[in-house]
Amino acid sequence: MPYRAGARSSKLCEPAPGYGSQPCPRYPILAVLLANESEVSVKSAENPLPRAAPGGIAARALQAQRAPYLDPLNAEQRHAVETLEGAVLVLAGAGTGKTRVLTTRIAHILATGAARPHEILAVTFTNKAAREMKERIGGLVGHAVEGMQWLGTFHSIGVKFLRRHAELVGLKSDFTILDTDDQIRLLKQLLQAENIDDKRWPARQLAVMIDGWKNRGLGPADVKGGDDHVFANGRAAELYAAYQERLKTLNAVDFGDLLVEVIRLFRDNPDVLADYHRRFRFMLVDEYQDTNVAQYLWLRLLAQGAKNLCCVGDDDQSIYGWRGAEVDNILRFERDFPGAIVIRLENNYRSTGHILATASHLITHNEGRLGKTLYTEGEAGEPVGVASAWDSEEEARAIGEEIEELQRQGHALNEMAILVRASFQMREFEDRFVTLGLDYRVIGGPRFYERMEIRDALAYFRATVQPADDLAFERIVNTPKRGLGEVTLQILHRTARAQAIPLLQAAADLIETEEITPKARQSLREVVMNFARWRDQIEHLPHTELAEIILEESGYTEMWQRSRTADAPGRLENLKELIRSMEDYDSLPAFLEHIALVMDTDQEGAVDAVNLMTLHSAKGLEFDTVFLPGWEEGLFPHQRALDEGGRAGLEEERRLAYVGITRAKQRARIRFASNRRIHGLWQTSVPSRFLDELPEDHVEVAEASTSYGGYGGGAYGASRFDEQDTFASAYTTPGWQRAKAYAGRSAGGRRGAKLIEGELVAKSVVEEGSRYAVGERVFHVKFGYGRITRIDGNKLSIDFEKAGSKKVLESFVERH
DNA sequence: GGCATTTGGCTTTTT
DNA sequence: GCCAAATGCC
Repeated sequence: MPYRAGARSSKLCEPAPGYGSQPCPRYPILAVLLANESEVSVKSAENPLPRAAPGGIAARALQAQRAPYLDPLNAEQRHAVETLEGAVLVLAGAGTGKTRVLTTRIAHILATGAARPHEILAVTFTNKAAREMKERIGGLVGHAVEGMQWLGTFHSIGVKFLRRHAELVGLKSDFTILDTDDQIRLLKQLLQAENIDDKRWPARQLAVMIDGWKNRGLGPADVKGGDDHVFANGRAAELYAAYQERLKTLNAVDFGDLLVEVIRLFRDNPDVLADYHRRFRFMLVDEYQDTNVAQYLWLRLLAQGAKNLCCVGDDDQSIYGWRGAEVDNILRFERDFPGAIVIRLENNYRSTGHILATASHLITHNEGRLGKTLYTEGEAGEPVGVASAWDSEEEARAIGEEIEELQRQGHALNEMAILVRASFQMREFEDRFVTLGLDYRVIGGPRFYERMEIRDALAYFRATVQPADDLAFERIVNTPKRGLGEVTLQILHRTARAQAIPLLQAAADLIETEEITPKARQSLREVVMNFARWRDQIEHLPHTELAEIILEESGYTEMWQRSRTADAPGRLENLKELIRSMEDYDSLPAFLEHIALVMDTDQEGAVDAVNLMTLHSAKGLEFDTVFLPGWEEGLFPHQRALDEGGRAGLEEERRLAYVGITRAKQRARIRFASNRRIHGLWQTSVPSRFLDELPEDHVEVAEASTSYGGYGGGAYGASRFDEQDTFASAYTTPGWQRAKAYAGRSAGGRRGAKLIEGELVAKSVVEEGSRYAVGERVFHVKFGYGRITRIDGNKLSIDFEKAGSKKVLESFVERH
């Protein structure tokens, strides 16, 4: 293993100044230590560096004691790594070397011989995190990481448990894993069967409820009489039970089951649990603040064994409450695991002083946190910039210019990121970057495996491999169109249900009868025969080849080839890419298993490009320069978070702001616009309350942003600069004043506002009818005078005398 | 059954 | 204002 070019010191790995994700050079000594005697020779051939000769137990102990991998750690990190016994909670603030601690701890466990690779359970939330952890451990311990078969996400490890003991929870070990899409289609069928209007009670909503229950570890029986009354007149629990039953018949599980069924497995089978207690000597959990109740229960059951549990997390970075994460889990850790040791990592290696101070000060406005005081030994750097723009378009334009300026100064685009609250904000930036010819990449957008054509193709593969996979079969039975419509499908379903057989089997039976029209029968016969033929070939053909044959013979490829829609070529390209990606797997079933759990594709680019993503997907990443646009009330904090989450919702939004700022290493620039078009309506926006929570000493408010000489500015060019100055200078007075003014106006106007514990939480109220009439002349504070041309509830279409026609909310205009 | 039109909804996202 | 899904018509 050669040293990396550009390693900056003679030490193997510098004390982490800020490069949390930088791969650390391997420790050859450790690699040898961990190799079995028989493998040492292989290892040494690969390894040109001088190292100590492999030896017996004494030599091993000696080398472990030297433990060079501990050198880069600071005192707290080292404490966290070396405290192997008992429960340990590592409260790792942003940029304090959380991942380093986790990976080094695992290396330490292995190096000291406290456990072998397969005796360590290491859990992450995302596949990406698992992959990265594996890579970094590999950097420390070499190929020994391959033995860590229990390193993965909660879900992938859950699948492993369930496949091993499927029969104990009423499944067969080849069960299929349904994704959200399958889940909703299944629920829809259920609602139809129960004669419940799925217009009024959407399947999607029920899916969310069921997920919510599973996240809290609740089965159908636990829900009864509880909070299910809101759906379908209290039939939610009953539907939940029916759904679970359907899943069992289909030999399928959804994502929630991967947690809940594991809990049930362990609870009902103490002997199985005891077996795992013996196995797992050490357990480690990443991002503990993101665990939900089910995951907590899952962990607690397992942790009753060796009791060596190490959880790493940061309560200030809990931003997934809306999908069931319980910050409480981390807040309660010491109570849940008596004798637990809490170690705080507060030395930040990522951000400059101003950035860190800004983020820290902001987050102190939250109550109910464990509290950490982050500090840095680095420079103060640039203050955090705050500036405004007239509207979102100009915001994008200004940021575009700043990016180009930084680029001229020699900064890499890869080191810049724009973090938005909601994905619709991305569009304006994309438009702008396309115009400028600036390379950008969107992180976390629509995922490859969620595309229609990919899901269709996968359905074909699933139905081939797993003839009982009704959901897959149903998806593609009439795709491409082959004249098998509603009627035929109904008959199919009836037959299948009556005899309790899979749809494909029912289809095979039906084509022998007179029940369906000859035309449909012919089509169906072809489908049935196709699947039978493909299944026969599984054993005889390489799976990639078979996949191609399936897509070809089913007419699926042809369907897109004939299509003259603009996206057809792209879809065909995606299908090719799908086949290509299958080459990495041994068989069709192995590939499908992977797909079910790993819905992400890595597109980390080699090209230099600006990164565009939501604040949520930015967690765990870092950039030299971070732009944070859209800091406006209603958008950030988001109105819905306030309406639905109240104070807790506001605090989560604030944590999101904290996450955003702490992504920046050198420069953080916060922006807000005075006007924004939301749902196609122009709305005047009030600067975010978070701006007022920033520490003055560390923030620099731009007086007025660059002027863009009236170009492309729309119909009201002259006034826009006046307006902008108003807003830019307005910020220098406390924005709280304006927020209050806004509250007053809202309350006095047509919207209700309420105060929650002294914090303004504006609540939008749906109004019926309008105080205005078509043809009335009104005044708008930004657009001037105009005449109403149309009224849609509280939305007015107005033909402005100067600004042209716009749609605005009626609360923003006055009668004139 | 297939296409054209209308309707509704609209924060964040993993597995 | 924009997109997907659902309805409605041929």
